[in-house]
Amino acid sequence: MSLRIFSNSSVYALRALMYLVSRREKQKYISIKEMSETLDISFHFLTKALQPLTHKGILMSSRGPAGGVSFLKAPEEVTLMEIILILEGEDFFKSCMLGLEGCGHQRPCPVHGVWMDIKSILMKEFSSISLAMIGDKTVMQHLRLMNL
Amino acid sequence: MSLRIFSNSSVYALRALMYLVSRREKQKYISIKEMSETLDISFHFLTKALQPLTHKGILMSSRGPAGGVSFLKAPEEVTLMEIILILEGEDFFKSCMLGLEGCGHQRPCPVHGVWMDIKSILMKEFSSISLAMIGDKTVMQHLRLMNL
DNA sequence: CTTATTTAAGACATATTAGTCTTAATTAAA
DNA sequence: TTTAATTAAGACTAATATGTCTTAAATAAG
Ligand code: FES
Ligand code: FES
Repeated sequence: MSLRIFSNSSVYALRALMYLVSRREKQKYISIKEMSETLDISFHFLTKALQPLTHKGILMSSRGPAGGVSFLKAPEEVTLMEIILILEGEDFFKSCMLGLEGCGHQRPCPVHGVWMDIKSILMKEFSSISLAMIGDKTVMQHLRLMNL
Repeated sequence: MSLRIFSNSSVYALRALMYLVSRREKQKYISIKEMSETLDISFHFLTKALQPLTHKGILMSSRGPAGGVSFLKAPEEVTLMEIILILEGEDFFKSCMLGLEGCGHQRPCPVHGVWMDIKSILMKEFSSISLAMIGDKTVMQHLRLMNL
Protein backbone atom coordinates (compact mmCIF):
# COMPACT_ATOMS: atom_id res chain seq x y z
CA MET A 1 0.00 0.00 0.00
CA SER A 2 1.01 3.61 -0.38
CA LEU A 3 0.75 6.41 2.12
CA ARG A 4 -2.80 7.66 2.48
CA ILE A 5 -4.47 9.45 5.32
CA PHE A 6 -8.05 9.81 4.04
CA SER A 7 -10.70 7.29 3.04
CA ASN A 8 -11.75 7.15 -0.59
CA SER A 9 -15.06 8.68 0.35
CA SER A 10 -13.35 11.68 1.95
CA VAL A 11 -10.98 12.13 -0.96
CA TYR A 12 -13.91 12.17 -3.37
CA ALA A 13 -15.71 14.77 -1.30
CA LEU A 14 -12.56 16.86 -1.09
CA ARG A 15 -11.96 16.75 -4.82
CA ALA A 16 -15.58 17.67 -5.47
CA LEU A 17 -15.35 20.60 -3.07
CA MET A 18 -12.20 21.80 -4.77
CA TYR A 19 -13.89 21.53 -8.13
CA LEU A 20 -16.94 23.35 -6.82
CA VAL A 21 -14.96 26.21 -5.35
CA SER A 22 -12.78 26.55 -8.42
CA ARG A 23 -15.87 27.37 -10.46
CA ARG A 24 -18.12 29.17 -8.03
CA GLU A 25 -19.89 32.33 -9.22
CA LYS A 26 -20.49 30.64 -12.54
CA GLN A 27 -23.96 29.50 -11.55
CA LYS A 28 -25.94 28.97 -8.41
CA TYR A 29 -25.89 25.18 -8.21
CA ILE A 30 -23.55 22.69 -9.77
CA SER A 31 -24.96 19.21 -10.24
CA ILE A 32 -23.30 16.21 -8.63
CA LYS A 33 -23.70 14.48 -11.98
CA GLU A 34 -21.43 17.01 -13.66
CA MET A 35 -18.87 16.74 -10.90
CA SER A 36 -18.93 12.95 -10.88
CA GLU A 37 -18.38 12.83 -14.63
CA THR A 38 -15.69 15.48 -14.72
CA LEU A 39 -13.80 13.97 -11.81
CA ASP A 40 -14.52 10.35 -12.80
CA ILE A 41 -16.16 9.41 -9.52
CA SER A 42 -19.18 7.14 -9.05
CA PHE A 43 -22.22 9.42 -9.01
CA HIS A 44 -24.11 7.74 -6.18
CA PHE A 45 -21.00 7.34 -4.11
CA LEU A 46 -20.15 11.01 -4.49
CA THR A 47 -23.71 11.98 -3.62
CA LYS A 48 -23.40 10.13 -0.34
CA ALA A 49 -19.90 11.42 0.31
CA LEU A 50 -21.16 15.02 0.07
CA GLN A 51 -24.17 14.60 2.33
CA PRO A 52 -22.35 15.15 5.64
CA LEU A 53 -21.24 18.52 4.28
CA THR A 54 -24.80 19.65 3.59
CA HIS A 55 -25.90 18.32 6.97
CA LYS A 56 -23.19 20.34 8.65
CA GLY A 57 -23.98 23.55 6.81
CA ILE A 58 -21.00 23.73 4.50
CA LEU A 59 -23.06 23.08 1.37
CA MET A 60 -26.69 23.56 0.44
CA SER A 61 -28.43 21.38 -2.08
CA SER A 62 -31.43 21.65 -4.35
CA ARG A 63 -33.29 18.82 -6.02
CA GLY A 64 -34.91 18.98 -9.38
CA PRO A 65 -33.94 20.63 -12.66
CA ALA A 66 -31.07 23.07 -12.35
CA GLY A 67 -30.45 21.62 -8.93
CA GLY A 68 -27.19 20.51 -7.42
CA VAL A 69 -24.99 21.68 -4.60
CA SER A 70 -23.52 25.03 -3.76
CA PHE A 71 -21.75 26.65 -0.84
CA LEU A 72 -23.86 27.69 2.11
CA LYS A 73 -20.88 28.81 4.14
CA ALA A 74 -18.56 31.20 2.32
CA PRO A 75 -15.55 29.23 1.05
CA GLU A 76 -13.31 31.96 2.44
CA GLU A 77 -14.50 30.88 5.87
CA VAL A 78 -14.17 27.14 5.40
CA THR A 79 -10.83 25.56 6.25
CA LEU A 80 -9.62 22.17 5.12
CA MET A 81 -9.44 21.28 8.80
CA GLU A 82 -13.16 21.86 9.23
CA ILE A 83 -13.95 19.70 6.22
CA ILE A 84 -11.70 16.87 7.34
CA LEU A 85 -13.22 16.77 10.81
CA ILE A 86 -16.68 16.57 9.26
CA LEU A 87 -15.73 13.87 6.76
CA GLU A 88 -13.54 11.73 8.99
CA GLY A 89 -14.87 12.55 12.43
CA GLU A 90 -13.90 14.87 15.25
CA ASP A 91 -11.40 12.39 16.69
CA PHE A 92 -9.41 12.15 13.48
CA PHE A 93 -6.24 13.64 14.95
CA LYS A 94 -6.37 11.82 18.25
CA SER A 95 -4.93 8.54 17.05
CA CYS A 96 -1.73 6.79 18.10
CA MET A 97 0.68 5.91 15.29
CA LEU A 98 0.72 2.31 16.56
CA GLY A 99 -3.05 2.17 16.91
CA LEU A 100 -2.93 2.08 20.71
CA GLU A 101 -5.81 3.50 22.69
CA GLY A 102 -5.68 6.98 24.11
CA CYS A 103 -2.60 8.54 22.53
CA GLY A 104 -1.16 10.91 25.09
CA HIS A 105 -3.66 10.08 27.79
CA GLN A 106 -1.92 6.98 28.96
CA ARG A 107 1.73 6.06 28.81
CA PRO A 108 3.06 7.06 25.38
CA CYS A 109 4.36 4.62 22.79
CA PRO A 110 7.91 4.80 21.38
CA VAL A 111 6.95 6.97 18.41
CA HIS A 112 4.64 9.33 20.26
CA GLY A 113 6.94 12.33 19.87
CA VAL A 114 7.31 12.00 16.13
CA TRP A 115 3.63 11.36 15.67
CA MET A 116 2.58 14.37 17.72
CA ASP A 117 4.90 16.55 15.64
CA ILE A 118 3.43 15.22 12.42
CA LYS A 119 -0.12 15.64 13.62
CA SER A 120 0.60 19.19 14.77
CA ILE A 121 2.00 20.14 11.40
CA LEU A 122 -0.96 18.57 9.60
CA MET A 123 -3.47 20.33 11.82
CA LYS A 124 -1.68 23.65 11.49
CA GLU A 125 -1.49 23.36 7.72
CA PHE A 126 -5.07 22.21 7.25
CA SER A 127 -6.32 24.96 9.56
CA SER A 128 -4.53 27.64 7.59
CA ILE A 129 -5.89 26.65 4.19
CA SER A 130 -9.37 27.80 3.13
CA LEU A 131 -11.36 26.35 0.29
CA ALA A 132 -11.28 29.76 -1.38
CA MET A 133 -7.50 29.71 -1.36
CA ILE A 134 -7.51 26.29 -2.96
CA GLY A 135 -10.03 27.35 -5.60
CA ASP A 136 -8.06 30.43 -6.58
CA LYS A 137 -4.78 28.55 -6.69
CA THR A 138 -6.32 25.74 -8.69
CA VAL A 139 -7.59 28.11 -11.36
CA MET A 140 -4.49 30.28 -11.53
CA GLN A 141 -1.97 27.45 -11.59
CA HIS A 142 -4.06 24.99 -13.60
CA LEU A 143 -3.85 22.40 -10.86
CA ARG A 144 -5.35 19.00 -11.40
CA LEU A 145 -8.22 17.27 -9.60
CA MET A 146 -8.38 14.09 -11.64
CA ASN A 147 -6.26 11.55 -13.46
CA LEU A 148 -5.18 11.60 -17.12
CA MET B 1 -11.99 6.85 10.97
CA SER B 2 -8.96 8.21 12.69
CA LEU B 3 -5.61 9.16 11.21
CA ARG B 4 -3.54 6.12 10.36
CA ILE B 5 -0.73 5.67 7.90
CA PHE B 6 0.10 1.97 8.29
CA SER B 7 -1.90 -1.19 7.75
CA ASN B 8 -2.69 -3.34 10.78
CA SER B 9 -0.25 -5.92 9.56
CA SER B 10 2.57 -3.36 9.46
CA VAL B 11 1.70 -1.96 12.85
CA TYR B 12 1.80 -5.45 14.34
CA ALA B 13 5.21 -6.10 12.81
CA LEU B 14 6.48 -2.75 14.06
CA ARG B 15 5.28 -3.36 17.58
CA ALA B 16 6.85 -6.82 17.58
CA LEU B 17 10.15 -5.42 16.33
CA MET B 18 10.10 -2.80 19.06
CA TYR B 19 9.39 -5.47 21.64
CA LEU B 20 12.15 -7.65 20.24
CA VAL B 21 14.74 -4.90 20.27
CA SER B 22 13.78 -3.75 23.73
CA ARG B 23 14.74 -7.17 25.10
CA ARG B 24 17.60 -8.25 22.89
CA GLU B 25 20.65 -9.80 24.53
CA LYS B 26 18.34 -11.63 26.90
CA GLN B 27 18.36 -14.75 24.78
CA LYS B 28 19.12 -15.74 21.23
CA TYR B 29 15.61 -16.21 19.88
CA ILE B 30 12.31 -14.84 21.11
CA SER B 31 9.26 -16.83 20.10
CA ILE B 32 6.48 -15.25 18.10
CA LYS B 33 4.11 -16.90 20.54
CA GLU B 34 5.51 -14.91 23.42
CA MET B 35 5.35 -11.68 21.44
CA SER B 36 1.83 -12.33 20.23
CA GLU B 37 0.62 -12.98 23.77
CA THR B 38 2.45 -10.08 25.34
CA LEU B 39 1.34 -7.65 22.67
CA ASP B 40 -2.14 -9.17 22.28
CA ILE B 41 -1.80 -9.86 18.59
CA SER B 42 -3.10 -12.90 16.69
CA PHE B 43 -0.25 -15.40 16.62
CA HIS B 44 -0.66 -16.57 13.03
CA PHE B 45 -1.24 -13.06 11.77
CA LEU B 46 1.91 -11.82 13.46
CA THR B 47 3.87 -14.75 12.08
CA LYS B 48 2.91 -13.73 8.58
CA ALA B 49 3.46 -10.05 9.25
CA LEU B 50 7.05 -10.75 10.27
CA GLN B 51 7.97 -12.94 7.32
CA PRO B 52 8.89 -10.14 4.91
CA LEU B 53 11.45 -9.01 7.49
CA THR B 54 13.17 -12.40 7.59
CA HIS B 55 13.05 -12.60 3.79
CA LYS B 56 14.73 -9.22 3.55
CA GLY B 57 17.45 -10.06 6.04
CA ILE B 58 16.33 -7.94 8.97
CA LEU B 59 15.40 -10.92 11.12
CA MET B 60 16.47 -14.53 11.23
CA SER B 61 14.17 -17.28 12.45
CA SER B 62 14.56 -20.74 13.88
CA ARG B 63 11.92 -23.44 14.11
CA GLY B 64 11.58 -25.97 16.86
CA PRO B 65 12.03 -25.76 20.62
CA ALA B 66 13.80 -22.61 21.78
CA GLY B 67 13.14 -21.24 18.32
CA GLY B 68 11.73 -17.88 17.39
CA VAL B 69 13.03 -14.78 15.71
CA SER B 70 16.05 -12.63 16.33
CA PHE B 71 17.89 -9.83 14.59
CA LEU B 72 20.11 -10.76 11.68
CA LYS B 73 20.99 -7.17 10.90
CA ALA B 74 22.22 -5.17 13.88
CA PRO B 75 19.35 -3.04 15.20
CA GLU B 76 21.73 -0.09 15.33
CA GLU B 77 21.87 -0.31 11.54
CA VAL B 78 18.15 -0.73 10.89
CA THR B 79 16.10 2.45 10.47
CA LEU B 80 12.35 2.73 10.75
CA MET B 81 12.41 3.90 7.14
CA GLU B 82 13.93 0.62 6.00
CA ILE B 83 11.32 -1.38 7.89
CA ILE B 84 8.43 0.66 6.54
CA LEU B 85 9.58 0.28 2.96
CA ILE B 86 9.79 -3.47 3.44
CA LEU B 87 6.41 -3.77 5.13
CA GLU B 88 4.44 -1.34 2.98
CA GLY B 89 6.41 -1.40 -0.25
CA GLU B 90 9.06 0.72 -1.90
CA ASP B 91 6.51 3.15 -3.34
CA PHE B 92 5.02 4.00 0.02
CA PHE B 93 6.04 7.66 -0.06
CA LYS B 94 5.20 8.28 -3.69
CA SER B 95 1.47 8.77 -3.24
CA CYS B 96 -0.65 11.85 -3.94
CA MET B 97 -2.74 13.10 -1.04
CA LEU B 98 -5.82 12.99 -3.28
CA GLY B 99 -4.98 9.54 -4.60
CA LEU B 100 -4.14 10.80 -8.10
CA GLU B 101 -1.63 8.94 -10.20
CA GLY B 102 1.97 10.04 -10.40
CA CYS B 103 2.32 12.66 -7.69
CA GLY B 104 4.85 15.17 -8.92
CA HIS B 105 5.35 13.54 -12.29
CA GLN B 106 2.30 15.05 -13.88
CA ARG B 107 0.54 18.31 -13.11
CA PRO B 108 0.31 18.63 -9.32
CA CYS B 109 -2.93 18.69 -7.36
CA PRO B 110 -3.95 21.61 -5.12
CA VAL B 111 -2.43 20.11 -1.97
CA HIS B 112 0.78 18.87 -3.53
CA GLY B 113 2.98 21.37 -1.66
CA VAL B 114 1.63 20.50 1.76
CA TRP B 115 1.79 16.80 1.04
CA MET B 116 5.38 16.92 -0.17
CA ASP B 117 6.34 18.77 3.00
CA ILE B 118 4.63 16.18 5.18
CA LYS B 119 6.17 13.28 3.30
CA SER B 120 9.64 14.86 3.55
CA ILE B 121 9.32 15.27 7.28
CA LEU B 122 8.10 11.70 7.70
CA MET B 123 10.91 10.29 5.58
CA LYS B 124 13.51 12.37 7.36
CA GLU B 125 12.24 11.33 10.78
CA PHE B 126 11.88 7.65 9.94
CA SER B 127 15.33 7.60 8.37
CA SER B 128 16.93 9.09 11.45
CA ILE B 129 15.46 6.60 13.93
CA SER B 130 17.08 3.20 14.37
CA LEU B 131 15.47 0.23 16.04
CA ALA B 132 18.22 0.31 18.65
CA MET B 133 17.28 3.86 19.56
CA ILE B 134 13.66 2.82 19.96
CA GLY B 135 14.59 -0.17 22.08
CA ASP B 136 16.77 1.84 24.44
CA LYS B 137 14.20 4.58 24.75
CA THR B 138 11.41 2.09 25.34
CA VAL B 139 13.27 0.45 28.21
CA MET B 140 14.53 3.63 29.81
CA GLN B 141 11.28 5.56 29.62
CA HIS B 142 8.96 2.61 30.19
CA LEU B 143 7.17 3.24 26.93
CA ARG B 144 4.18 1.15 25.97
CA LEU B 145 3.70 -1.24 23.07
CA MET B 146 0.23 -2.50 23.92
CA ASN B 147 -3.12 -1.44 25.34
CA LEU B 148 -4.24 -1.55 28.98
C1' DC C 1 -51.04 19.23 -13.01
C1' DT C 2 -47.76 16.48 -15.27
C1' DT C 3 -43.33 15.43 -16.41
C1' DA C 4 -38.39 15.48 -16.32
C1' DT C 5 -34.56 16.28 -13.42
C1' DT C 6 -32.12 16.05 -9.58
C1' DT C 7 -30.67 14.95 -4.55
C1' DA C 8 -31.71 11.60 -0.48
C1' DA C 9 -31.77 7.27 1.47
C1' DG C 10 -31.03 2.79 1.91
C1' DA C 11 -30.67 -1.98 0.21
C1' DC C 12 -27.60 -4.72 -2.11
C1' DA C 13 -23.10 -6.43 -4.29
C1' DT C 14 -18.12 -6.53 -4.72
C1' DA C 15 -13.37 -5.90 -3.30
C1' DT C 16 -10.02 -5.47 0.11
C1' DT C 17 -8.23 -6.08 4.55
C1' DA C 18 -8.01 -8.53 8.67
C1' DG C 19 -8.05 -12.62 11.13
C1' DT C 20 -8.44 -17.89 11.84
C1' DC C 21 -7.34 -22.48 11.06
C1' DT C 22 -5.00 -26.54 9.14
C1' DT C 23 -1.07 -28.80 7.52
C1' DA C 24 3.83 -29.11 6.55
C1' DA C 25 8.64 -28.46 7.60
C1' DT C 26 12.28 -27.84 10.83
C1' DT C 27 14.68 -28.20 15.08
C1' DA C 28 16.00 -29.31 19.80
C1' DA C 29 15.60 -32.22 23.58
C1' DA C 30 14.30 -36.46 25.86
C1' DT D 1 14.68 -41.98 17.16
C1' DT D 2 10.70 -40.24 18.90
C1' DT D 3 8.30 -36.36 20.52
C1' DA D 4 7.21 -31.68 21.36
C1' DA D 5 7.85 -27.07 19.97
C1' DT D 6 8.10 -23.83 16.79
C1' DT D 7 8.07 -21.13 12.16
C1' DA D 8 6.21 -21.39 7.13
C1' DA D 9 2.68 -21.51 3.94
C1' DG D 10 -1.61 -21.38 2.32
C1' DA D 11 -6.67 -22.20 2.45
C1' DC D 12 -10.47 -20.44 4.49
C1' DT D 13 -13.65 -17.10 7.07
C1' DA D 14 -15.08 -12.60 8.84
C1' DA D 15 -15.18 -7.74 8.88
C1' DT D 16 -14.84 -3.48 6.67
C1' DA D 17 -14.57 -0.40 2.86
C1' DT D 18 -15.97 0.57 -1.59
C1' DG D 19 -19.15 0.73 -5.18
C1' DT D 20 -23.89 -0.12 -7.55
C1' DC D 21 -28.68 -0.06 -7.93
C1' DT D 22 -33.49 0.97 -6.78
C1' DT D 23 -36.91 3.79 -4.96
C1' DA D 24 -38.55 8.00 -2.88
C1' DA D 25 -38.84 12.94 -2.38
C1' DA D 26 -38.37 17.53 -4.02
C1' DT D 27 -38.33 21.04 -7.51
C1' DA D 28 -38.54 23.59 -11.78
C1' DA D 29 -40.46 23.94 -16.28
C1' DG D 30 -43.95 23.15 -19.61
S1 FES E 1 0.78 7.00 22.18
FE1 FES E 1 1.42 6.27 20.22
S2 FES E 1 1.53 8.10 19.08
FE2 FES E 1 0.84 8.83 21.03
S1 FES F 1 -0.04 15.53 -6.98
FE1 FES F 1 -1.35 15.38 -5.25
S2 FES F 1 0.04 15.42 -3.62
FE2 FES F 1 1.38 15.47 -5.34
